[in-house]
Amino acid sequence: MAFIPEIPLVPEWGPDSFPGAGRGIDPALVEGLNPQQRQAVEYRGQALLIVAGAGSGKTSVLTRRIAGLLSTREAWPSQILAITFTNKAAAEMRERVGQLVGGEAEGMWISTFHSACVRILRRQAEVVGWKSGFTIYDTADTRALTKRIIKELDADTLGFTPSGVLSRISRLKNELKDVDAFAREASLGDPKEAAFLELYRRYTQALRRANALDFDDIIAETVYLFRAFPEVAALYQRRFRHVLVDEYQDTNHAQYALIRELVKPVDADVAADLERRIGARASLTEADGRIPGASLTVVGDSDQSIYAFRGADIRNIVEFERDFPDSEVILLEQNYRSTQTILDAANAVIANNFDRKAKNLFTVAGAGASIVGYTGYSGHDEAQFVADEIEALRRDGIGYNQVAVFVRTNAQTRPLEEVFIREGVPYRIPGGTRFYERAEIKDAFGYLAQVANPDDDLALRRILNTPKRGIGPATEAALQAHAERLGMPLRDVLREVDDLGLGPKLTTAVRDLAALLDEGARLAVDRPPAEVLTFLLDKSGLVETLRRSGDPQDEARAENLEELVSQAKEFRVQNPESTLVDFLTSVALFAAADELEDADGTVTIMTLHTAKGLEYDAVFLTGIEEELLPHRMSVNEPGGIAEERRLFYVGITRAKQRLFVSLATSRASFGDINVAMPSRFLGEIPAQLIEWREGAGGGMSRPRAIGARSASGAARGERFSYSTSFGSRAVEASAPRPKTEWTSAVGQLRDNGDLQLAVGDRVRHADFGDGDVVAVTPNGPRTVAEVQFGSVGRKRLLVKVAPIEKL
DNA sequence: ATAATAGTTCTTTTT
DNA sequence: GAACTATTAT
Repeated sequence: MAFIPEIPLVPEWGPDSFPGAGRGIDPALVEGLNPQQRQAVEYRGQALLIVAGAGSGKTSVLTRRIAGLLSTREAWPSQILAITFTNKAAAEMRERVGQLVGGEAEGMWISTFHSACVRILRRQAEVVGWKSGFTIYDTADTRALTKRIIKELDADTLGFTPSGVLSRISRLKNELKDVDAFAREASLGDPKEAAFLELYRRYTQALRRANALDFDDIIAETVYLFRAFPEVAALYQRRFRHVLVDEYQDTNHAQYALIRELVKPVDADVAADLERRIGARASLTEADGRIPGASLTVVGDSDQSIYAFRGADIRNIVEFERDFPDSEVILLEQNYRSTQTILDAANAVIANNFDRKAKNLFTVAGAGASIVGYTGYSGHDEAQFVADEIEALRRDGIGYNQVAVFVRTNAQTRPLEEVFIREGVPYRIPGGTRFYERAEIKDAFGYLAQVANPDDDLALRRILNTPKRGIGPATEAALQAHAERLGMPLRDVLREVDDLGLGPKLTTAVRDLAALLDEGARLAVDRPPAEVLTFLLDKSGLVETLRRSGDPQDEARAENLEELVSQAKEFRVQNPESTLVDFLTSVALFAAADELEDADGTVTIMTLHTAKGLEYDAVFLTGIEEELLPHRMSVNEPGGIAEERRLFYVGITRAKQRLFVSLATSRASFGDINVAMPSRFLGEIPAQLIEWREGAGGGMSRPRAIGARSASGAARGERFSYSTSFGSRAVEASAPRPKTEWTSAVGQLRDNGDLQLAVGDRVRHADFGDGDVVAVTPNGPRTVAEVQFGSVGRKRLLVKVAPIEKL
């Protein structure tokens, strides 16, 4: 079987002179480390598990471990494969290793699972029947594809939805079960199972035909490649002598299998053949002719496993010692990040997860400030609290870039953004409305993908009529039918449009498109990606159409496209020599966390998931409510609550100095407003660690039952009793003062701007009618007015948001 | 073929 | 409230 060797396995100064551990580790590399960290850097053996609690300096340990291997000449850079969770983490690690060993870091593979596998697959594509320029389909792409297949099979009548089918396919792929494996074990007597099998089969075929892989394929296909072609696997097994994996608790089965393949010894016959074929100048074989398995180092913390939903299997780390019998386990518990108060909270919360190995974070830093709690009336009110506290922190010398606001769901960012804009707090949301997910950007990528991969029918379908060329569904179907008749990709059909007997206008439109794509493909051979993009954008008329529409939104879209061009240029500057396919790959594998840049003076708002691995002086954990954290979707899943608790734990442990927890008593979702209850997790933080601030209505903001013995009690604190009246919802204040009313009817929260009220003013309320202002408590944007209404008595109203007008 | 409108359903987290 | 679908008018 033909295969293409990886870049030279033996560097010029390579392992021919392989001296093993010639000199000991430079003492400077372990300076300042505690005994466990030091041991983790120095240990040598087949397998090492570093159980690294939050903030225990694992990145430092990992980089020093690599630096140690290099500086002692135990390994050449090219023999090291380090897997990180994000591209950004990879870049950082490369940089830090480079600093430690001084520039010798070239040739190391430090990347994410996906990047490493794509690199291998592009090089070995032919072996497994792909073409090197394959497209990587993102979630939106696979969704569109699945939708079409469901429609074709009328499978929606059986209750199949795109997301349901996709998540099941994803789970199967993560378990390395391809269509045939599934067919073998499925109970096909069940018509639903049979239908799903057909969906899975068609989905797989469609990807094959389009020369495309989805995210899960990237890992799974690499495993299949290694298993089916031992001589190809041996290439990498021989090359990578030290494999290091970060965030091991979040690996799924496919990734686990991949690691197992990589650290396998190479059989004697394969080894001999390989070394002959690559012309190795030094043999790595042992006396028995085998090449021994690479050494494996994994770092992780089962308490921070938060990706079960995408197949992460906590057992990978829990059962590491069983999987690798000769392994060493080192526990890092000393925390160098947070105050004792924060750690006490974290320890107390995570202790509620049973069946975990006991681990207790400690620090020699002092207790630090109390955790601050706040209960707002609404997401807006909560956001206002956050904004106010951020300003206060700034006065205390904690800059914007050292502050992070965490949310459970992306929808929660909305009120935060609105308030931050109003209050002038600079913020950024990495991966928010993803730049690359905007329609016009996806259109542009449709052109690029088609040029890079002519088999990609999905991409072609996307751009067929964008901008409008008069190619509607009917024409598309005709082209499609023709393609199927001849068994050729859609792209080839475009060139034969003359045979289809379409109208002259249509024929010209299709022929022009075909010519445009062909010309783009010619350019892509030797021109930089940005140039190809510019050409396609200009000649397709994509930008032109947006510019001419007159709609300011379209103007913004045109600017986005220009932004894309500069990004393509920038990419080429960062990666000289890079091709169009490289650019497309980097975009496809670009993660939210990769766009974090903490130097530029903005507060960062992000989900708890993207927060993993990061740290900030001050952290706001928002929306700590039932239904949100734990999320309602997780409550009925096995292990769901435990995972949500870990998410909370991850959030808490990001904070170095100051931690804020906040919630609201009502939250907008679905387009209307629902009552929210404090999260059960709040009650798991020892009460004396939290100092609850006054809420907007002047009442105590502390959920009363928090700190009580039972978590469910916390969720039922009597302060949170509600009465719902027509069109508005009311909170019973605990004090015997009048009830506080807020919010308007269903729909958006109103904003009265700078409305000023004084005692004696008369106001009209949307629900309560006219009333007299009898008291005003100035409190900036949370000024409260007490109003005497004729019909309903005295009410306390938040001036800014109440549905009132001054008469 | 397209544009506009009204009605529907659905939302966790992400490589 | 957004995103998608179906329906209708141009």
